[in-house]
Amino acid sequence: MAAEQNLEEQILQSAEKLFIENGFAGTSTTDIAKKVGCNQALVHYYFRTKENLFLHIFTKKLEQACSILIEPLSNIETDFYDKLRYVVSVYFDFMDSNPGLPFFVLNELIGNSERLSYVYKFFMSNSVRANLYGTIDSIVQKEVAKGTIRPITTVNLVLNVISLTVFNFLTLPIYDKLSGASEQERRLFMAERKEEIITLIIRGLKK
Amino acid sequence: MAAEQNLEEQILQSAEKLFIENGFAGTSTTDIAKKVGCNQALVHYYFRTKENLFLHIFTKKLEQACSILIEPLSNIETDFYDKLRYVVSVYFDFMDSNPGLPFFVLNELIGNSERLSYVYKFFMSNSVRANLYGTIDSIVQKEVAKGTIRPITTVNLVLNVISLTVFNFLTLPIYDKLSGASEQERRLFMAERKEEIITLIIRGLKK
DNA sequence: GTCTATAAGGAGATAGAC
DNA sequence: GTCTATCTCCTTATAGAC
Repeated sequence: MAAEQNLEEQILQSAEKLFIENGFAGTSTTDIAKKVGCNQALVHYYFRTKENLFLHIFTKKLEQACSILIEPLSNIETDFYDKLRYVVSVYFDFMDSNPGLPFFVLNELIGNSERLSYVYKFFMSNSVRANLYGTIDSIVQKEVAKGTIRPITTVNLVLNVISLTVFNFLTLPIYDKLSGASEQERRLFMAERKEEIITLIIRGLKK
Repeated sequence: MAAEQNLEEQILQSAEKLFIENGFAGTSTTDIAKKVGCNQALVHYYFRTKENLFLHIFTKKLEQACSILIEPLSNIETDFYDKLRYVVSVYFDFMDSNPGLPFFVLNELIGNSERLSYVYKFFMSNSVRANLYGTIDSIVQKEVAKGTIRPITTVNLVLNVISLTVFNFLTLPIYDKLSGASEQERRLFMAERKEEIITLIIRGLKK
C-alpha cells in the first residue's frame, strides 16, 4: 500500500470495507473518516452525501459481480453438463473471494424499494445484462428439447443454482463463529459443499 | 381485536411486527409507541430497554419456530422418502405463513456475535433442541447403511434442504416487487417451487 | 484541500408531575 | 400507569477559517 495516496481513493476503499461489513445503516461517515485517518467533513467534501458515496461503491460492486457472473455463460458449444459444472464452480469461487458481498447486496435490497428499483434499472441499462435471462432460457430449453436434461423450467433451474450457492455465503459468518474451524478446515468444508452442490444440481437434471 | 387490551401486550404485538419488518436497528421505540398509540416513555416503562423488548420477542419467535421445525421429525417408522417429503413440506408451509421470519433471524445474527451466542445458548438450553443434530444424523445414516439413499453426510443433506427452502423466503420481497405478480400467481409460483425443491432433494438421494 | 466548529435532528433512556 | 419534559449522545451535513 502506497504511503501517500489520493485521499478520495482512500475514502472509497475504507468506505467499501465498512459498508460491506456493517451495511449502509451500520456505517457512519465518522467511522469512515476514522478508518481513513481524516476528519468527518472531508468525507462530505468529496462525496457531499453518504448516499452518493454508497451508490458509488454499490454500483462498482454490481458491475464487478455482473461481469464475472456473465462471462462463463459463453462457450456455448461445450457439453451442457460440463458447462453447468463450470458455471457453478466459477460462481462459487467468486463468492469465496468476496464472501461478504451476497449478504451486503441482499441486505440493501430487502425493505428498500428505492434501492431495489435502482438495481433493476442498472440491470436493464445494459443490453447483455437485460437479455441475460433470455440467453440462459434458450440454452436450457434447447437441452430440454434435445432430451439431454429432464423437463424443467429455466426459472426453477436458475433458482436452484442461486439458492444452493448463495446461501452458503449468506450464512458463512454463522458457520465461522459456531464451528470454531481452522482456516484449513473451513477450506475443506467449502470444497466439500461445492462438490455436493454440483452433484446435486446435475443429479437433479439427468433423466 | 378487543378494543380494550393490556397495554404491555399491545406494545409486544406492535413491536413484533415492526422488528420483523424493519429489523432491530430500523425500529425506534418512538415508532413502536406511535403504532400502539401511546407515548415513547411507556415502551421504556414496561421493558426498560429496547434490547429487553427485542429479546422478549426474539426468544418467543425462536421457540415457536423450533417447536414447529422439530415436530415433524418424529414418526420415525414411516418410509424415509415419505418422511423427507413431509418434513420439507412442513418447513416450506411454516415459512409461507411467516415469510419475514427467516430474514429477520438471519439479519440479527449476521455481524452481531453477541446475539449469535445468545441463540446458541438458547438452542443448547433444551435437551431436545441440543440433541437435534444427533437425532437427524442417526436417522440419515441408518438409511445410508440400509442403502435406501446414496452415501451423503448429514451436514450436506441438512444444508441442501435449508438452502433450498429458506432462500426462497429470503428473496420473496424482491420477487414481489419485481414480478408484479398477483396473489394467485404468487401462490402458484410458490407451489411450483415447493414441488421442484422436493423433487430435487429426492432425486439427489436416490441411487 | 483540509481543518474546527456547529447547526439541526433523531435516538434511547430517565425524572418527576399527575 | 400514563403523561410531558428533558438529558445525553450520536448522526448527517454545512459554514467558514486557514
